[in-house]
Amino acid sequence: MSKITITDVARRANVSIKTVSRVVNGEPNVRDGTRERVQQAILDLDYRPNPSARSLATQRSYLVALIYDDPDAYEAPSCGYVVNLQQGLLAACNARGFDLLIHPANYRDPKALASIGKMIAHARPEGVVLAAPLSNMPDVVATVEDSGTRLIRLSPGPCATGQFVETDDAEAAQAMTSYLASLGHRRIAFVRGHAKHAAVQQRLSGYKAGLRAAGLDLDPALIVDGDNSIASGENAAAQLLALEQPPTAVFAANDDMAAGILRTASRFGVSVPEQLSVAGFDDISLAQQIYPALTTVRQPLGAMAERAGEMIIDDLQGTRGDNVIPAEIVVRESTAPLTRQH
Amino acid sequence: MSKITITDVARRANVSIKTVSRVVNGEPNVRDGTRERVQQAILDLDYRPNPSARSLATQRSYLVALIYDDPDAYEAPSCGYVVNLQQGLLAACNARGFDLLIHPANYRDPKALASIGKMIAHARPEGVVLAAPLSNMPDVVATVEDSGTRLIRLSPGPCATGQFVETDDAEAAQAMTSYLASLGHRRIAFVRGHAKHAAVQQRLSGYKAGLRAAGLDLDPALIVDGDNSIASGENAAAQLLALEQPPTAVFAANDDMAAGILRTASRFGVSVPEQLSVAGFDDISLAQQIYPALTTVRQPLGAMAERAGEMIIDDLQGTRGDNVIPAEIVVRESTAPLTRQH
DNA sequence: CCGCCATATGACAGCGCTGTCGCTTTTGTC
DNA sequence: GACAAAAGCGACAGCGCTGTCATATGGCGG
Repeated sequence: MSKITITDVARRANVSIKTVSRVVNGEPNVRDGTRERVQQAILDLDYRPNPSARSLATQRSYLVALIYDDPDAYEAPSCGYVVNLQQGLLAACNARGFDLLIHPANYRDPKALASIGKMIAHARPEGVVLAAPLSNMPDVVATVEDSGTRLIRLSPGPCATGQFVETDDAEAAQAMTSYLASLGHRRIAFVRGHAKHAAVQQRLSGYKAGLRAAGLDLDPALIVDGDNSIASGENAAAQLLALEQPPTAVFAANDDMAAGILRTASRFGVSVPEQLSVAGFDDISLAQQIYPALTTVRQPLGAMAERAGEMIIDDLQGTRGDNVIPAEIVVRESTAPLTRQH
Repeated sequence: MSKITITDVARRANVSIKTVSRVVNGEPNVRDGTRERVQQAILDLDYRPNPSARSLATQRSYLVALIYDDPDAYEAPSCGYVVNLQQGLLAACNARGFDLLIHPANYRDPKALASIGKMIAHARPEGVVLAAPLSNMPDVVATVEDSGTRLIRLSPGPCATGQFVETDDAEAAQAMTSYLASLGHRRIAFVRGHAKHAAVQQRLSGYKAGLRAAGLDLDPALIVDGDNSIASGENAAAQLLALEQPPTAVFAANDDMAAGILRTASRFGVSVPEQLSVAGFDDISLAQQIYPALTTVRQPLGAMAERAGEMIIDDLQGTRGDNVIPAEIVVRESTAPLTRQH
């Protein structure tokens, strides 16, 4: 533990502690010579300001909290989601001398709200970044807002108020659907995600828009339900492949379900992408690890989180436009041009 | 931001601030009546001690830092590793009023050491938990130790000094071997990992011990080399399956090699687990995503991290035995009882 | 050469908490 | 009932920093 205080630096540079404080904080009204002398003393002594003392004096915490759905509650693959968010936010924080507090919350746990409130009251972050799907749960949002802490929501879904950062899911889903159509596919199925997840609706409507844009008819039999899990993807695929007229391409509302589709296809002896193209959404790390590697939509989670961090720390208001980070289609091995008609 | 201070509580309870401090910190020498009065006031006012002020006064930070290899630098599967560690450590921290600082460091980046030093000097955590593989890199260890911060290493490898938490690879490998034997397998092959990887030797000797315990002879032809990569697993399997007397079970020293074995088996038309049982080690996320899902050994990362947190916060020294967390065998689809003799 | 203002610097009082120490009760002992 | 020991409680001085305000210094116009 560094025991060097501002007083030591002041003594060595032969100035008052206030002048050292000015130099450290880049305040004006310090003569160049003095400033250099102080900086040299800081270097010589390897002085680091005590963050607690600074926080106490300024009434600030220099902390940002990231609240996300506990990955334990999920099937494992979602850990990539968490890590991406953390990295983006960490980048914004570290560049500005802030620290990051991570707070996983299991929204199925009734104590989650209390634990969020407790964390905020205890650590007093200057802002909270709330990741989806927590970001569209009114009680969670209310808990943070009631604490008086600044809140930035990530992908809060439609009709969001307050500050948020999002990506346009509908647009991305439409782009993916168009991409599949451009490969020649006419029977493109869609596997919906968990109804609770707000983006699900967007993705579905993007799918529909994509179909429309490609001049394709919507076949209700080609839209099946899933719950975002791998298992539900497996089931959905089984259902689709059993159709008299099975699809030649399946677009799943998330990568986990797409992975499940791949599994079922393999079990059914349907080769991907030759006989069936499969596309996912999210670009979780699993997407490039499975075989064939998944064509998917990459949500710019890191960039979104970083942007949220900047908003909090730099006190940006941001217009709506600034806060929509575009998603990107990542073409890998699981999609291919349609070769023959089933 | 809660603006209620200890003074407000003291005034309301009609005691001095020192007495409130005593109650808050559970110190003795407070009469029951007084204590209750203060507690009531705390409840009424929803008072939360200011952590900065407390830190400043006590010269403590109530922070623990977790340093791990940046998942960006890795092949992606390690994000599960990160999340497990975080969760375990978070559990230990939250239970004790500590906060967790996360610090990914890319050990291939020359600035990584500096960034670790800077983080410690800036945030002054009371202890650092260093995850593998950073935990067995001398310069990283030295950087943390030089800072004077308490260090707990996770799986530091053999001949480690200082405080650490580990799991017994040999024991786990023995358990897995015994498990395979218990399924009726007599010819159990072992694919060694990269010689650089310290745990490899442990796993091999555990395999041998498992054989011995099951009363099986060690056939040198059944021990083949690998280098931890999927490709090396493929080669090893090709070699083993070409034997006049091929094994009925293969135990690979890591999951990637086991995945390679699965691939070769599939190419050779050998069905798993019917004709060949395959077991891995590590339980990387890939293990449950491939088909058939891999029977493997799970390192108790969360429990290890939690234990490390306890050691730091509770200032436990811990005897060696306490700090060895047993690994767990995860039985999935890639292993099955021996059905017939080859 | 004086006054005036902008610039540069320092003294000092907190920020909200804990540690030390001293004072006042209570409790225990014979 | 006297007296020591222990328990209960409060006053006050920091912890290391920043904000405020006072003071010192230098430059410039008249």
